[in-house]
Amino acid sequence: MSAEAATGEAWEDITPDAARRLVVAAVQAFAERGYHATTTRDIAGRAGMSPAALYIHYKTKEELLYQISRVGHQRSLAMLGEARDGGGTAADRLATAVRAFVRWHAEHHTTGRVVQYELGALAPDHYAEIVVLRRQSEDAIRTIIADGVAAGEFDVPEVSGTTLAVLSLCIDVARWFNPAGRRTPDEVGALYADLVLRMVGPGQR
Amino acid sequence: MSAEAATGEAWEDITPDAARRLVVAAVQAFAERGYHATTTRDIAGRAGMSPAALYIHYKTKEELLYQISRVGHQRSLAMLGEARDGGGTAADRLATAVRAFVRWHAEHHTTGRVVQYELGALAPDHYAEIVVLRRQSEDAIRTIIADGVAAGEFDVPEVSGTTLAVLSLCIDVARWFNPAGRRTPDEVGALYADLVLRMVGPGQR
DNA sequence: GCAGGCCCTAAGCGCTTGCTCACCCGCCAG
DNA sequence: CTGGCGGGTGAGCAAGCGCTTAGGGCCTGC
Repeated sequence: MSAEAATGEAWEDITPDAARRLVVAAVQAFAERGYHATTTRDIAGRAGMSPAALYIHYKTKEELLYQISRVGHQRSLAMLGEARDGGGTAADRLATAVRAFVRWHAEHHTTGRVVQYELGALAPDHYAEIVVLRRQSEDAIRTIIADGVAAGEFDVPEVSGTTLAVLSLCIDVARWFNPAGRRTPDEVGALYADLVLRMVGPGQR
Repeated sequence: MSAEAATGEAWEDITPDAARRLVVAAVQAFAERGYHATTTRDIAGRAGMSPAALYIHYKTKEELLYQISRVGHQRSLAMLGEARDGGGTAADRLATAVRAFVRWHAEHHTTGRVVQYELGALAPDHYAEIVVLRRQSEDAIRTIIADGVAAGEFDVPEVSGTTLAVLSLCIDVARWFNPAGRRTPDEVGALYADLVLRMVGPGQR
């Protein structure tokens, strides 16, 4: 119930109701079994309708994945861009970015799993579109780190490699996070923000 | 050619020749498209034989995945266990563990991708067996970190959470590493070992 | 009261999938 | 020379796949 509500939360602006139920069902199914192991019958069943009804709202199964992937990536990018353009020191902005990104991957770990690990199933043109968004997300983090280095706040061996590592840490949360586990999304976000600040240099704390 | 050789390197003790070629083909196919999107016809074709020949050497497609997953996890565990039981300070041992683990995930990123991201396709009993190996790998890292904390070498906010983060960093290399990219496996290993040492506390460098 | 559009279903089409089966070839011992 | 045997093939089966099609209720406007 709570997990379902949390999954649904991000999709509330999709109409009509049936189309939204299908997206929520697809997110859950894709996250559980993977895109290729999920059948359209399964998605339709979870959404409480017949297999054929899916095709009234979406042309193909891949279009559902594309919808999920696009919205998820846009939300990620918005979060990271906001942190980049926010106020405070580079350390503040990096911590904000990591905290938000990690918390999102924990709270919406089903969506996160689809967004991060089912890219390869997208059609080539959809994939190309998504890659652009991903590159922009990477640039947001890289900019914050480069700012910190320029301001003398950070001391990193290599900006690009460190950017990759920070993104790795955040993204991988979607793989392992378990809502039944000991840690809340907030706690993981706080812990990971702390660890990242330690990575980028001396005297952050 | 070099990538194929690198992929094959880890499987040289499998006999007969046809069985080994099938494993190598399966690793490449599973890494490229994922387990469920890979057909037995594709695997057999890459190994240079007819679809039916696959079933002379392996009972099912899942058995191939299990073979790959088991060997990969055993190799990972051996690496981490060796680092844990090696000499030197906790910092030395942690750096050795991360360097080796990351380098392996970069060099054998195809195998790594299958090992880390196709777990869910295993049959329940095989999955349970693999989970045990994964828990042991996690324990190896946790032990090194706990040793460092006990010795006063490390200063971490939370041993378990930090262990998770270190593993995340290493595992995620298999997802993004590209042999055509700028970084060699050795370079990534060195960079990541440095970043991890920064994470676990003060004055490592 | 009923025409028209919207949302949905039952049935099923064409195709691909994992896997099997009957048969075959080259090698080596007697 | 021959008989058996381990490793291979071509053809194909049953099941499940993504997706389509013909048709049916229900709400709304006139």
